[in-house]
Amino acid sequence: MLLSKSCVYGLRAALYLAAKKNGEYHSLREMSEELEISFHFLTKILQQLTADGLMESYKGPNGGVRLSRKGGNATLFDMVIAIDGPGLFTQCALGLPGCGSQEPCPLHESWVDTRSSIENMLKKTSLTKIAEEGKEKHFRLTADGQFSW
Amino acid sequence: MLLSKSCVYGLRAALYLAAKKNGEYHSLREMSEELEISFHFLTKILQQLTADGLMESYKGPNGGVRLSRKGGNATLFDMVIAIDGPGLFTQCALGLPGCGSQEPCPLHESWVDTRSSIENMLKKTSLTKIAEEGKEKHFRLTADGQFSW
DNA sequence: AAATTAAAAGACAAATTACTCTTAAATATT
DNA sequence: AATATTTAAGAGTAATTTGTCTTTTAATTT
Repeated sequence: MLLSKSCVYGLRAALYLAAKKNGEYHSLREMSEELEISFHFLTKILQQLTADGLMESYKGPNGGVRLSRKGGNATLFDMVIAIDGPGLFTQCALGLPGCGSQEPCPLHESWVDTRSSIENMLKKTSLTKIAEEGKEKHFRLTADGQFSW
Repeated sequence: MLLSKSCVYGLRAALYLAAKKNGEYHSLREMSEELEISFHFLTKILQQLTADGLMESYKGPNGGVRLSRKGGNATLFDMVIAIDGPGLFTQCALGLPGCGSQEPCPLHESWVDTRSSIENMLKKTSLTKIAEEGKEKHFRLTADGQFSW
């Protein structure tokens, strides 16, 4: 897989929040049920994103999690970095530490391009803009396709 | 990571064999030492490739493993499929089962392109041709860069 | 103040991936 | 035939990732 499960869960949760009206907190219970992700596991993952300032949380009744302003303007790339770390965008495709333009592995040259392609895919649109597009195109966010933007 | 460790080990071993003269068996002991991969682990991985007909093995003194004709003409893509399976090239970037051009996830459209970019990177050159290029360019195949083509 | 709601934190369990070790089978050499 | 070499096969261990459960902390409501 390109991204870890944790990472994918984090992205879907971020998109979920982007789809909702700004500034409102949504409970992890609600999100975990709608997105069909284990409640406790999702909690853990979103804690990483709040720690990174991409989300904000509030305890108590009507509390929950929302995108911070930073998080709304951020891209999926930022979320991936926060969860999976930068490895995918920095490391050699064959995992060779010394690989680089001087002493490249056989994949190096194409991998540099492919890697940017992945990076661009994740960087080109902010969460808020994806959400706008989602409202038009009704992007899938769940296995059953029942999520409504 | 894009590819599993097993897969990367398999690719490096395949490139190792491609670099050596055709038709000669190379022992797993030799390969595991030169490539700095655990002997038993490498054994397991190459068994998958021999089972797939991409490599051939021979037991006994001066036995070992070599690329089959099919394996030499094959690409890294074929090796990846044999070890990691086709998931990377077929599945949704968010792991959503129903995702497709009808009901796409937010990443679907760009992912289709990016995915082909990965596929092309692995498909564009046969093992034998990479080996030819390797002899010119002395590609890195080990962490220490000591492999000689 | 007491009870309720909801996230935070931490310990624990299961599943997967990565790696090791031992024994068996095949081939070659002596 | 006996011994040595080398892959095959299988069981077992370690590490990482994924997922669960319990307790604590913060906030709200009554």
